[in-house]
Amino acid sequence: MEIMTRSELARKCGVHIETLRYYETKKLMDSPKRSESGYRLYTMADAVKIRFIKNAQKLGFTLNEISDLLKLRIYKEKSCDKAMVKAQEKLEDIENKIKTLNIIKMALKELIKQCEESTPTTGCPILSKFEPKNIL
Amino acid sequence: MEIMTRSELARKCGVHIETLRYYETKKLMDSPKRSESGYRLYTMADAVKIRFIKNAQKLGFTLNEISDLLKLRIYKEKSCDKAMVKAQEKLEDIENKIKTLNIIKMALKELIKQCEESTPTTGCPILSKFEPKNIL
DNA sequence: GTTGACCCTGTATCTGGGTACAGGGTTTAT
DNA sequence: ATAAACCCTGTACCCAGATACAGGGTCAAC
Repeated sequence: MEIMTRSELARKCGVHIETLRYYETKKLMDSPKRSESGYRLYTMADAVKIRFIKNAQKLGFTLNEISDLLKLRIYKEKSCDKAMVKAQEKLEDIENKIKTLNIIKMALKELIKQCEESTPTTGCPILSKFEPKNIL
Repeated sequence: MEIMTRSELARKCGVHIETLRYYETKKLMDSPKRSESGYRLYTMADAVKIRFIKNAQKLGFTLNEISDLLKLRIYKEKSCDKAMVKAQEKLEDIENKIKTLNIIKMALKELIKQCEESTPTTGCPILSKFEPKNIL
C-alpha cells in the first residue's frame, strides 16, 4: 500500500478522484511521479497532505490560505510564528462570523416572536419586516 | 421620482445595475414596464422589493429561499404560518452554523495555545496538528 | 483476446451571486 | 448636431470548490 494509484488515494482519504487532479492544478499537491504508461503514483506523503488540506478546511481555511500553510510546512524552521499569525487571523475571522450570525439569530428570533403574537388582521410581521430600509 | 430608470433604482437601493437584470432573469423581480424605446421603468414597489431581497439576504436567506418568501408575500392571506416555518428553519440553520463555528473556534484556540507553549525544537504544533486523520 | 475496470487529457458544467463587455440604440445637454 | 451619458441584448467571465464527461490508452482477469 506504499504506492497508490489515483483512485486508491482518493478512497483512502475520502475525497473524489477528480479532486486530486484539481488540487494538482491548484498547486496544492505537487505533480506525483508517473508510471511508464503515465499513471500517477502516490505515496503516503500525499495522503498526509490531503489530510492536512481537509483538516485545515475544517478549521475554515480557504484553499488559497491552505496553500500558504503548506508552504510554511516546507520551511519548517521559523515557520511557527507565521503559522500562529495565520491561525490568529483565522480565529478573529471565525469570531466575527459568529458575531454576525448571532445578530442574525436575534433578528430572526424577534421576527418569530412577533409573528406568534400577531393577530390575523395585521398581516405577517416577517414579511413586512423585510421591507424597511435596514433591519440589522 | 415615482418612475425610475435602471441606474436610478440601482443607485437608490445601493445595488449594481446588472444585479437588477440578474434578479429579473432569476424571477425574483418581475419584468418591469417598458418605455416606448424599450427602457425599463421601475416604481417604488420595485425599490421595496429590492430592499426585501437585501434584508432577507442579511438574515442568511439564499436567493432561492427569498424567491419562496416573495411568493408568500403575494398571497398575503394565510401566508404567515408558512413564513414563520421558513424563519424557524433558517433559525435552526443559523444556530447549527454557530455551533460548528464555535467548535472551530475552540480548535483554533487550542492550537494557538499549544503553539505559544511549544519549544522551538519540537516543531510547529499548528502545522503538525493538521496532519492526523481527524482534528475536529 | 476480449471485457471491464482502471487511467489519461482537455474541457465543460455546477452552485451562488453576481459583474463585465461588445455592439448597438436613445436621450439630454450644450 | 454632436458628444456624453444613458439604455438595450446577448454572452462571457469572476470567485470557490469542485464534479462530470468525451474520447482515448492500459492493465488484469478469465
